[in-house]
Amino acid sequence: MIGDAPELSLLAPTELRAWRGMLRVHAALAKALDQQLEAAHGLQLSSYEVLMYLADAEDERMRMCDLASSILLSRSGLTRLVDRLQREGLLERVACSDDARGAFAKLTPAGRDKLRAARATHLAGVRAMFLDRFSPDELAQLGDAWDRVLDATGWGCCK
Amino acid sequence: MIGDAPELSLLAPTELRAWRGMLRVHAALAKALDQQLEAAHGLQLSSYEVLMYLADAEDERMRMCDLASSILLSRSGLTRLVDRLQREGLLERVACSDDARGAFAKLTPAGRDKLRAARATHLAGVRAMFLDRFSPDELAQLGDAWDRVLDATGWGCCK
DNA sequence: GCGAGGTCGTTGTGTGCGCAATCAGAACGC
DNA sequence: GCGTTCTGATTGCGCACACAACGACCTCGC
Repeated sequence: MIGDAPELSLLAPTELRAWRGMLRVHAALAKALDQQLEAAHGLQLSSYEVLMYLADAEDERMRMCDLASSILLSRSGLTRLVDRLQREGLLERVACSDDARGAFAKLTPAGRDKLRAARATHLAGVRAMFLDRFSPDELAQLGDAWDRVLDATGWGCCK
Repeated sequence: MIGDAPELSLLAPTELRAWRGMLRVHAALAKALDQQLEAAHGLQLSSYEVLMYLADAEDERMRMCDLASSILLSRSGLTRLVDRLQREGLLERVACSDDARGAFAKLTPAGRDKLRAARATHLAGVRAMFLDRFSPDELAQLGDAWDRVLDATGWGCCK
């Protein structure tokens, strides 16, 4: 009875299952992956995302505003998140020579090590709980569908 | 460059697209639907969820703890959310005769009217931005896949 | 009865977020 | 050069949440 979903009168059962399923799946995965990462490496999912983008960026550094839009966080939110990670020594702020307003967040060696360990844990979780539940065909189909949805919400490329 | 995703080294492109696609789709839909509801009816998505579950429940009322687990919110979070909705006159607290500890949240006529209007808006949005982007076959397939994922996270029925 | 342990809802506290305002610096017109 | 306007990052503030602790109450064993 707990997980039951209303809206029966206006949504076909198949539609309802597909829609509310996604909401529950997202909530469950976010929580499970976050706890897993926290338990194994004392790292929150949002912090992990920052480190991951930095690690894959040119010279292991990114401008604050690019980082904010990459991880879908407001600029002010990123300021505080980077503050925390800087206090933990996982990244540092570096002034931008081209633009004196700007700042880079740059991975430290400690951050790189932390990420290397965390990434294995995280991706194993994503695989076990999500990717492995789909066939290769389904994954490809899903990728296409997400793009169609993002177009519909006007999130194709920006913001 | 904004929406680019790292993890290239460890995840196949198809996997990456399916995984990060879902994260972005969820974020985009949650934001868009919330803004839509807020603009049209001055109602937040979390408030809408409460009203919706109540409307579809027996006698338009639910126990606080059942409601909390239905909308995936902590008990304390629900206490405050119900506080707000009660102040707005959309629901009322009713004592539970069977169990003196318990309380029901019960829809008021105002809440029922508010929901009737909001539900049309919300479902239209879900349809336009999400459901319409999938074929009937895909929707059915998706529903099955979500169940498999929920099993993998241990959220099959409880919590 | 009645005490131990569990459950329901609320409250205190801390955290993380977005929005709006702010400041410094860049970019542009003239 | 010098104002106007725009942009990047930070800060003040309020909000909504989770967690933990609490009081009230139920339940079960004895």
